[in-house]
Amino acid sequence: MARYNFRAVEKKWQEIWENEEIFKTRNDFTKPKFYALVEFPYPSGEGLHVGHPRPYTALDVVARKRRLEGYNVLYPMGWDAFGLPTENYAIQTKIHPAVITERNINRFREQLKSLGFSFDWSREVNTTDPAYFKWTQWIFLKLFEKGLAYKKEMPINWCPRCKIGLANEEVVDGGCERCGHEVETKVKNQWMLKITAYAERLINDLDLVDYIERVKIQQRNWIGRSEGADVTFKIKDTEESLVVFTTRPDTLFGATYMVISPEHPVLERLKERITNLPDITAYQEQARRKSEFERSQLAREKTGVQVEGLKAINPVNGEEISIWVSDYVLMSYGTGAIMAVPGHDERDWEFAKKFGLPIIEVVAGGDVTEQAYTDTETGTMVNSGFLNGLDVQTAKAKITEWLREQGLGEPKVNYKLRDWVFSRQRYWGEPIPLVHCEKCGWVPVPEEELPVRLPQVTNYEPTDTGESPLAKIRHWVETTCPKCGGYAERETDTMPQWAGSSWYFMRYTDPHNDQALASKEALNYWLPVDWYNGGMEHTTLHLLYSRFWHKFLYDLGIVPGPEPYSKRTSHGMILGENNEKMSKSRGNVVNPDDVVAEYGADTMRLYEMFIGDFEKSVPWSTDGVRGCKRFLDRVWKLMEVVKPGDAYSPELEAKMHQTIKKVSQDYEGLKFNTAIAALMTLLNEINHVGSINEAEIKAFLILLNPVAPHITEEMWEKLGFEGMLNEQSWPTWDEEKTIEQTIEIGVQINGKVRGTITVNINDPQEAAKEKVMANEAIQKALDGKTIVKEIYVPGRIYNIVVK
RNA sequence: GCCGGGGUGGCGGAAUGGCAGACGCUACGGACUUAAAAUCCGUUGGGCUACGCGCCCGUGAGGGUUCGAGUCCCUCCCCCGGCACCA
Repeated sequence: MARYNFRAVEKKWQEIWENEEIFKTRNDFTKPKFYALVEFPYPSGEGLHVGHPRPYTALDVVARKRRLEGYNVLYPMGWDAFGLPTENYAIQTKIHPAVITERNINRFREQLKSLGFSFDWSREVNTTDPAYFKWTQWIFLKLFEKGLAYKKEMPINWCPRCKIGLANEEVVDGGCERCGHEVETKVKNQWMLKITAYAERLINDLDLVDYIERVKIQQRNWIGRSEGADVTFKIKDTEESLVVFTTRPDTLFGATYMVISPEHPVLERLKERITNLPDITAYQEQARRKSEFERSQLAREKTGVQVEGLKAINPVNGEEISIWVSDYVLMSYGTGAIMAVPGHDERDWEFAKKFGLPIIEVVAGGDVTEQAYTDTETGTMVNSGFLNGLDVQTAKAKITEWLREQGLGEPKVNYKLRDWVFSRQRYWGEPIPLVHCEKCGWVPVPEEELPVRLPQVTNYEPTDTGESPLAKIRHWVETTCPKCGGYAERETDTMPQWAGSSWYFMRYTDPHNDQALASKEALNYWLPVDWYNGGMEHTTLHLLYSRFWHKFLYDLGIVPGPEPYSKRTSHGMILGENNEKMSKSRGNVVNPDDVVAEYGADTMRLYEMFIGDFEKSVPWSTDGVRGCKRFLDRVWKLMEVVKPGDAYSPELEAKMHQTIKKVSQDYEGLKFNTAIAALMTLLNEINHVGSINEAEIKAFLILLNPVAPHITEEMWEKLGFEGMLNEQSWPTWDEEKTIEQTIEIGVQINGKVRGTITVNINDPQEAAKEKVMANEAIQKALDGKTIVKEIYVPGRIYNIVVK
């Protein structure tokens, strides 16, 4: 038997799969469908990383299994190709980003193909392709039409040295990722998407989907729903009032002052009445200069200034209370103003202590002179007029009702989720398809003129003002208004990388359609995605954004259901051999090309699936790779001991059924490591028996095929079996036959194993007991003891309690 | 601080409340070889031992429930991830 030549075999089958279009997905809408999706990569200049194939292999296993089970499977791949590294490289080298992108994509595609994934390459999508981003722009225009895209002054991260606006992910520890200079905030007029309008549905509809729990929890926390009430406080001697959001309206009698954010507009409106305006202005200035980083570092120590000349009225008791400005109150959450209840809120307590403000106890149970009492379960209301004696929950309901009757407040739900900052002042992104006309305002580019392409330029350097590099390309900027025909200017901001990835899974269903983002029939058939696997790092941004876009398109009647992904799972990272994150600077990067060249794609795939718990991080081990290679070599050698036979042999029958069950279930449950371990155990068993018959090896090869597709196809052919392996059916198991008739169980005395007996699975207790008592070791252990109790769990244990 | 997920051999990791350490790696011993690599066979949690009998200890720590706990309950420690003045 010739040694297994993985190089020749892998190349051979990859060519067959490609030439015969084995994994090409047909829009045959009569078959049951299965849509498997993995996050498409950003094609960086670094090439594929050994972490990429982990999720790709996992869903390739599932996709291949589903095909063998008779499903019409869609398992596509594409490129999330807009992005900063490419743009930065273009600035350095003066090479057009599109050229760099194409080069990188070619390299990625080649690397992925060498791993033998069953992607349908005819459906490849590329977010930077105008034929693709035409539809990204189209979706944006729909959002704009429905009032979900709006322009607003927003602070951005600004690096004064690079003169560039930075995305949040480019800010590392408060500094610029590229030069390390401290990042400032700069207010810019930005396009925003009103994702908050979908907050409630984004939370509630998590109940409709099968996501791993940690993903659901993280999304819920990120959206941050909280119930409470808006309460209106009049400002004395003015027509103005302050509305606050509170989750503790029950503590209203304990509100002894108010705090507003430094950016609160009332300060501007009432500046005539403020007697210490210079102090306020100075504080505002100081708060504005603080970077996000500083603000979080200084989070402990409270600062603030009293607004003199203004007093608020507590609506429940008419008390006059002071108003303060402090940056611990954020303009971006709630109303930018709070009622301070120092007795029952830690932040307010700290602030009150520092500035000597009154603290009133309104919920009994703690000692508010020592610390804020925040328990809402056990306290009783005191010093609270008509609320006295009630528990917190009842008081909340009662005061909320009272406020509503008095017209002083109403129940309110608030979210931590903010609207999505959608503008980037960059070149390498989808142009926002709007023009600004003096007369008509913001006007959408007509649909038939889409896509708005990026102009050809030679210089991608950003401007001094933080505007997009596009702003300098006057011939591109200057245009005519589609509405009035007058002079207008194009929007020069581009979209963030999250735009193209928010709907790519829809495009895969019908990727070459030039009439719509995809045909109605294709969307109705393929959506929702049946199984989407991706990184935890995308839980709060990509996953939420794409759910938002999908819901929006659902409302427009474009996609068939409310949720894009039926099931979401997540993989762990692959670390370097030294247990640290793989990176060039740490010098611990493993290149998949080297692994494929030395051990082959099947070994690479097998190892990545066997390496450990799929959901956890795990260090790479070159020795582990070799172990997987050895396993495949031993599988290859099975061909030397194949005997005829069209049914499982008595020696292996139970083991076969057990393994089919185990592997079938474990592939579905992300337990690839234990599925492979079961196949290894079976192989050991076969070698112990010394032979394998045709029925057995057929099943074995099909079970292994999703993980190691090349070697198993080759063996199938060499053994002269009919057709190709990928045309076969997934083996089934018979529950009855998984049960071993005779089994060895442990015998315990007082919970300690003292011996073993071999019993028939159907043996009654008396028969088992006979065998127990015949056992020498047990006899010895029982010598001189009195049996108190006996527990027999058939197939498990025989336990004797003695005194 | 809050919310998740975890602590099991030298390593990656297995274990519906029922013989802890499956499977793989490493290491060691043996076979084959002039030799090495590869391959094959064996051993591999710690300790004791009248070393092929058999005993004790052992799943982060301490308690508890149970005939029986890695698994369930309580208290605590440590590690990883996310959020972080969210009213």
